[in-house]
Amino acid sequence: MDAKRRNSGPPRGGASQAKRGKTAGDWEDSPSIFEEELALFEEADMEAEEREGQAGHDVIPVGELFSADLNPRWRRPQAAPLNPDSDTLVFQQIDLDYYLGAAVAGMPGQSQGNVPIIRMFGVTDSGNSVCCHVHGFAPYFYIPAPNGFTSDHLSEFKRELNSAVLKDMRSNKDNMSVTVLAVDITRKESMYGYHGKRIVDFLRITMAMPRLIAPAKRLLEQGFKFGPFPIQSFSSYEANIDFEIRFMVDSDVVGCCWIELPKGKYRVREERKVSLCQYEVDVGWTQLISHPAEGEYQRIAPLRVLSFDIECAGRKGIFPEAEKDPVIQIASMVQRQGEKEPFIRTVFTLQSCCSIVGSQVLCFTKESQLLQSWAEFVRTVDADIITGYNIQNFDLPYLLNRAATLKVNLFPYLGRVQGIKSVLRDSSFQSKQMGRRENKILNMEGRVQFDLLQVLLRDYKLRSYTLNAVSFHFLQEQKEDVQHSIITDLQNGNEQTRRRLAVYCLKDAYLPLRLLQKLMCVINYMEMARVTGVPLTYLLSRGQQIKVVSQLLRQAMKQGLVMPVVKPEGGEDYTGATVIEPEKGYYSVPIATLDFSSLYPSIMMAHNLCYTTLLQKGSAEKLGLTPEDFIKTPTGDLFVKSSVRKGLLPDILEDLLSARKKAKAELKKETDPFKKQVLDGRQLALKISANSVYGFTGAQVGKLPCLEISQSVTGFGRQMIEQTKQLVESKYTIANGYQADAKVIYGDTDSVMVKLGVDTVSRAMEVGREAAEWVSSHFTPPIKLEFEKVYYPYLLINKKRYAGLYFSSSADTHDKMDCKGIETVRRDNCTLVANLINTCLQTILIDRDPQGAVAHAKEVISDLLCNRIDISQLVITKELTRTAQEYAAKQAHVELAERTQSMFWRTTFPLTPSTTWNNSSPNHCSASLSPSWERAKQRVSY
DNA sequence: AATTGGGCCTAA
DNA sequence: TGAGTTAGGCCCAATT
Repeated sequence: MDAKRRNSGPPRGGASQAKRGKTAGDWEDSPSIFEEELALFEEADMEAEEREGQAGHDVIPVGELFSADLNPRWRRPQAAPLNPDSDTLVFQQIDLDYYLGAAVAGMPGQSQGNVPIIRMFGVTDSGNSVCCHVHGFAPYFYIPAPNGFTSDHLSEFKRELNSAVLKDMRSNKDNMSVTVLAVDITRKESMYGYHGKRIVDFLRITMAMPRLIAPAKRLLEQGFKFGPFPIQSFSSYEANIDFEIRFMVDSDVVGCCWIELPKGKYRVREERKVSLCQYEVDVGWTQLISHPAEGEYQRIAPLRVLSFDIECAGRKGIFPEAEKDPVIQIASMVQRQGEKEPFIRTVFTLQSCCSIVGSQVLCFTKESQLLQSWAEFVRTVDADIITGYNIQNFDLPYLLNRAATLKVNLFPYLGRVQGIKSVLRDSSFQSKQMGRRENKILNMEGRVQFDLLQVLLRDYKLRSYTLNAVSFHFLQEQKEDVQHSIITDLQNGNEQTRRRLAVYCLKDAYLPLRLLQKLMCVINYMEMARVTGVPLTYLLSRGQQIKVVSQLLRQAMKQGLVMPVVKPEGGEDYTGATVIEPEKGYYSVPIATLDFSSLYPSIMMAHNLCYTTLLQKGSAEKLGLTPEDFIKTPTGDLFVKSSVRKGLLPDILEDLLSARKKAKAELKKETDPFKKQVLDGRQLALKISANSVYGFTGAQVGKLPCLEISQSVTGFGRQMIEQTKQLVESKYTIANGYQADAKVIYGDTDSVMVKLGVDTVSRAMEVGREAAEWVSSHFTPPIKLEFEKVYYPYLLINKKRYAGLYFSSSADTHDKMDCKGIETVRRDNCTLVANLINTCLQTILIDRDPQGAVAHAKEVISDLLCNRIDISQLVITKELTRTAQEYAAKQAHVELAERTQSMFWRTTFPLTPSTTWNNSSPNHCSASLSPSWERAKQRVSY
C-alpha cells in the first residue's frame, strides 16, 4: 500500500523544492537548471489559469484509478457545433491515407462491397481535430489502345479483363464480382520521348481497389486477348503510383494544405463515428476545395505535438528487454505548434514519486495500469504529431511489446481510428544515399510519427547522434546527468530517488521539443510537403524519388501527358562531373571562387532537357525535323528546342526556382519571425527539390530513369567548367593589360578557383565579380556564373581537399575558416585527429606560421607516445546508434595510434611550405610505441 | 614493395 | 516493394 499513500512532497515553492531534490543522493553534483526552467513554467501556468479560471493541475494523484479528466488541459478545446448546411469546414490536413470500407449512402462511387475511401486528418484554426472521409475516388491506370480499337470494344475488353483478374486471384475473401470498374478511351500522349505531339487513344482502366492495379497490369503485360483482337502485350502507364499520390494529384491536394468543405457539400457523422476526432465528416472527392499554400493559406494550424520518453529498469549490464524488464516511467510534454513552451508536462511513474514543480506526477502501483493510462492519455490529448528520440525503434516498440507481455489489451490503440490496433512491423529500407536501414514500423492512423533521431539522421551529418551530443551541438545544453547503470537503483530507492529519475525522464521528453523548434523541423517538413505535394509522412518514410514523381505527374496532367511504367534494368554508369587537376600548394595571395548557381537545374532549363523533348533514335528523321528544331548535347543525345515543345522538367524547375526567388523576396520584407521561419523553410525546400530532379533522371533503379538526360546534363557541365577556365585565363592576362596572367588552380563540377594575380581581397572581389559577369554572357540563360567568395590564404591539398579563410561579406575580415574534405570535417577519424588538424590549419592560415603548426603536431604526437593523453577521453568515432557505441569504444585505441601517425606523415606536412619535419622514416612512430600502448593494442585486438 | 579492390565518407 | 547522381581521397588488407 506504500504507493497508495498520498505523496508528501514539499509544497510548491520554486527554488526550495529544487534544492530539496538535490540532497537525496550522492549522484547529485550540480544544481539542475532544468528544474528551475520547469518551475518557471509553473509560474506562467498560474497566471494563465487565473485568466482561464481553471483549477490548478499540479495535483499528484497516487493510485490505481485514472481519469481522462484529471487535467482539463489534456482535452482539445471544445468543438463548436457544426451544421453542414450553414457552416463551411476549413482545416489543415496533416495526414492522409486510405482504407477499404463499406460505401456510405449518398456518397459518390461504387455502392457494392468494399470501396477505397480516402481519409484525411487535420486541425482547424480553433484547434479542433478533423477526420474527413473522401468518397468516390477510384484507382486507375492507362494502356495504349490497340490499333483499330473503338468504343464498341470497351465492354468486351472490360469483361475479359475483369474475368482474367478474378481468375488470377488466389482467394477472393471480399467476394468481389467486379474488379474492373470502368474502361474509357481517352486522348493522351506518352511523356517519354518527343514524337511530334502524337496524341493517341489510351484506355483508362479504373479498378475497384488499389491492390488490383498490379495484377491487372501484369496480366495485360503478359499477353492479353479479347474480342477479335489477337493476343498482345500491353505496356502500362501510371500503374505504379501510390493511391494517396494519385488522389492528391488528381484533386490538386498537396501535403499539409488547407482543405475547405463548402456548406451543403458534406455530411457530419454523429452516431456512426469511427474516429476519436472532434469532427468527423463525409464528402465526395470532387466537392472538396484544396487551397494552394499562398497568402493566408500559408499559415499552420495549432497542431498538438506530443514528445515522450520512457525509462525501463534493466538488469545490470543488459540492454532492457520488453519481455523481462518493466517500464517504470513515461514522461510526456505537449506543445502547440507555434507556441514557445509545452502546456502539458507530465510524468507517469511506477511507485511513488515526490512532486516536481512545473509538472504533473502521476504515480501507479501496477505497471499494467501505468501503461494503459498512458495510452488513454495519448488518446485524450489527441496529438497530431508524436515525437521523441528514437521512439520509432525503441520507445514505441518497447511499450508495445511490454504491453503485450503484460496483456494490457487496451494499450495498442494509439491511432485516431477506433478499433484499429497499432501493430509492430519490421521493414528494411535501402538506398545508396542512406545505406541499408532496418526500421520498426508502427501504425498510428491520423498521427504523424516524427522521430527526431530519424530527422537528424536524414538531414544532418553529425559526429554523434546521441541525444546528449545532439542537444549540446544545437542547444549548448545537455541531458540531466543520470548514468544508465543507476536507473534501476534509483527506481528501487525511495520517492526522492524516483523523483530524480523523473526529472531526467522529463528532460528527455523536453529536449526533442526544443530541438524540433530550434531546427524548425515541423515547419521545414511541412513546406517540403507543400512544395512537392506528398503527404508529410512520406518525407520520413520514403526516399527522394516520390517527391519528383509527385511534381512530374502534376505537371504532366496539365498537358495531357502520361508516365510510362519502366522495368528497372541496371546498366552502365555514366560519366559525371569534371574535377580540374589541382595545382596543389599553399597560396598566400587571394584566390577568387566563381560558381555556377544551381548548375544542373539551369542546364536542364537552358537546353530544354526533358523526357518530353528527347528525340530517340531515328525520331528526328521520322518526324522530318530540321537542325533548327533540336540540339545535340555533348554526349550526342538529341532534344527538341522549347520552340518546338517546352519540357516538363524545365517547367517544374522554373516553377521551383521562381517560387524560391519569391520566397526569398518575401523573406526579406517579412518582419514576423514566425512567418519568416515558414518562408525560409520554403525556400530551402524549393532549392533541395530543384537539385533532386537531376538525380531522379539518373536513378537507374528508379521510377523513370533517363540517362540521356542525366548524361547530357553532366556533359554540358563538363564543357562549361572547361570553357570557364579557358575564358578566364584568356581574358585576364598581362597581354590584355592586367597585372598578371590569371590561372585557374582548381575547380570541381560547378566552380573554379582563380589566382587573379591581385594582392588584396577587395581587388579579388572586384575582378571576380566582373569576370563572373563576363563569363556568364557566354552561356544561355538562366545559366549564370557568380562570384561567391575569396579564399585568402588558401591551402590546396588535393582534389576535394582544401582549406582557406573565407571572405564574402567583407573584404576586411574573414567570415570563417572553410575546410573541405579534410580530417576536420570527416567523421571517420577520432576527435584528437580532427582537433589536431584543425589547430594546425588555424596556425597555418590565421597565424601564417607553418613551423608553429609542425611544432604543435610534434607536441601532440609526443604527448600521445608518452601516455600524457587520457585515451579514454578521446573515444569518438562513429556513434550512429546506441548499439554501435561499444564497438566504437573498443576500436578507438587502435585507430588513435595508427591513424594519427600515418595521416600526419602523409597528408599534411608534405604540403606545408618550408617544413623541416623529418619525413624519411614514416615508421618511426609505430616503432617507438611504448610498451603500454602495445599492451593496450593487445587488449583490444580480437 | 608496389598494386588493386573494398569500405567509408565527403564534394559538388 | 522501393531505393537521387558521379568523382575521388585515404585507409586497410589481400595479392602479386
